[in-house]
Amino acid sequence: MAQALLGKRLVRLLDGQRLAGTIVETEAYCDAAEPDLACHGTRNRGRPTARTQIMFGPAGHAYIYFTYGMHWMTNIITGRDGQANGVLLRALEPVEGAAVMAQHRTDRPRREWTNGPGKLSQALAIDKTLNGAYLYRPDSVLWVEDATPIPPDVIRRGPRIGLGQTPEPWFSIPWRYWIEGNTFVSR
DNA sequence: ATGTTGATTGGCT
DNA sequence: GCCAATCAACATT
Repeated sequence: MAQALLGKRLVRLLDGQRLAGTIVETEAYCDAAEPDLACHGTRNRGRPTARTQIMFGPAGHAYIYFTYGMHWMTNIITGRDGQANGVLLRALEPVEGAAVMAQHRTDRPRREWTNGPGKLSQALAIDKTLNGAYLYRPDSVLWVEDATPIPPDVIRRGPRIGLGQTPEPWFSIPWRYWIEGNTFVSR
């Protein structure tokens, strides 16, 4: 799913206006086979907590969490109900709603509006009020749309970012996906 | 109850 | 490249 989401469009409806961007970088968390020690769902001995219960729920919901005292992270839950699987959205290429994104990202150049997980959440005004939201409700304010498919040969993969002292093999497993050459990829 | 850390960012050297 | 910001979640006592 992390790979399949590349090239699709994330749409945020805010005050009746569409803010949207092409998904150009993602990361996968957790695996049905064995626990992923970098995944929030494996904390608390693999049992759900107040924060992670959304991860354990059915696919198609948003998992939005707060970190470093200031940043919101946007994830899409995947996999079967009961499994803590999700995809972190790490970067978008802005497509619709430029003026509002620029406003949310105060005086920063376009290139820095959405080239990171905290940045894209801020640009699209995604915070805890969207945690648990089901993306495919008719009245949803956040969803994914199909867009022009990207050619498979531009997809690159590598280790996930910011895992700290997560042990191997999880530290190096190549579950980060991005579109080669896209200027909005975070690094 | 207390201590540590973090799926990051932005400013400074 | 280094590090402070800033606080909720989680682990430990």
